[in-house]
Amino acid sequence: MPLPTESGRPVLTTNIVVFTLRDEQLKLLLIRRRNAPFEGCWSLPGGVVGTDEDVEANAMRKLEDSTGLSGIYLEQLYTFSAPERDPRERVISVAYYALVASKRLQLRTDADSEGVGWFSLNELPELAFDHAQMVDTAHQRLAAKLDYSTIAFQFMPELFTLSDLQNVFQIILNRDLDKRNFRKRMRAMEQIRQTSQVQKTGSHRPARLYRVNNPHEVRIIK
Amino acid sequence: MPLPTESGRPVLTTNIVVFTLRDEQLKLLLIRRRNAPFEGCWSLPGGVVGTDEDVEANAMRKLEDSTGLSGIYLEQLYTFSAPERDPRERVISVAYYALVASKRLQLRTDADSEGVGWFSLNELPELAFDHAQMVDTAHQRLAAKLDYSTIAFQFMPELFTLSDLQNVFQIILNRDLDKRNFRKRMRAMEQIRQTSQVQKTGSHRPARLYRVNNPHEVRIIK
DNA sequence: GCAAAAGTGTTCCAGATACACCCATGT
DNA sequence: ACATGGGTGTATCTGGAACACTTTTGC
Repeated sequence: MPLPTESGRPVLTTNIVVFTLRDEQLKLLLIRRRNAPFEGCWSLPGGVVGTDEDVEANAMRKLEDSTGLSGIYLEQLYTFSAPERDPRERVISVAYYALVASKRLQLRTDADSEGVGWFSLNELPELAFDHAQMVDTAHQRLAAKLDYSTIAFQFMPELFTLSDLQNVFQIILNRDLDKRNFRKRMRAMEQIRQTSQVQKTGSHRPARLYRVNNPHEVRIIK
Repeated sequence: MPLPTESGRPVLTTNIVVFTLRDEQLKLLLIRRRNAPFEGCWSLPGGVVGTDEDVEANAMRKLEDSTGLSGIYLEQLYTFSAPERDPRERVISVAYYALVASKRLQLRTDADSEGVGWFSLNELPELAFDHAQMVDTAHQRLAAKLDYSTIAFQFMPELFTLSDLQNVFQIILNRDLDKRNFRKRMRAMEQIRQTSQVQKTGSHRPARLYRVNNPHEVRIIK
């Protein structure tokens, strides 16, 4: 396997589908393109991978750049390589997806700069390249992983109520869940624990606050 | 996103984990390397992706080259990009895995050429680069997919007995299954149908032969 | 006292598991 | 007749789904 001359190499990029939950909706981060092709069009964050750069490290760096946060859950999604996906020349993109706890972002996102925005999955603008396909694949993967992994907890802040948690599941799965069955299932999972604190909001009974046992771990379950 | 000069591009390759079942074992195809690095070492088939070549098409081509067959099930596995995975320079590999029906190969494999071989998963030689990791990832994916897809049927020839099919499951999952429960489950899946033919082998009752309903389709189930 | 969300158990059903004997054939 | 793998049904267990009322608070 002789390596090719440098002129025979395709361009390698990353793209990241950054999910968060805000305003009771699953949202993702888009960036408005400043250059051709697709100038002015919304697109996923990402960038070109340098010769000596690790692909995942590149994705993580771009993710940190666009959110201003570190320690975010990041997972490789799929590598997109359709020959005409970039009109200029052959560009291959390794797509990742990332999950950010809503509360962490709220610190920053008031300062949303021009050309960066959070969009609800239901109201996406036209996307550049094959990014719509990436979003689709990422959403499917996310929904599938709710069932057999502890990935949902990546969306949760330090302290949260069981109703908050149920909301997260309902939004991602896009259907209502039974409260009692949901709580039973969460208890059985043993991924969260009660705290002694409660949250008082509005004119009703205060809600017990919970905490994730291993906030940075995503385990395959069952 | 300006594209980089050509001198700033990493090399892109594919590798394929080709599984088949032979001699009651899950086996995979390895190729002995003729050049440095890892000269003489066994490795996964694959090759460099050209600038204008689709990555999946490249993998399919390499797969057809090494097996002499076409129409094989091929699925993207993962993209490996650790910075030191190739000692020469930065090489990124998009790994695929493929499943071949045992009977199809038996036509060809008597002519196994020097430097190409089928190895049982339990008795793998030392592998070049990070190929051992690729094999591991592929095996995990395969075992997981048995549960929630119809991927297992990719291993089956045109006609097969239920015992054959049960064997396939047992080998991949590496544990025994109950005969009656297995048959009940297969019937419920509705992926295979009885034929009117039977197979007479040895001094016992002949076995009914079955056929896969949609041989080229892999569906997600349940 | 009323509105609003929090919290709590039991019944039912379906799918998975455990398990043992008769059948058709070749020698 | 016996050895060999082919073929079949039932009882039980378990995890998921459906379902309604009481509790605590603010106003």
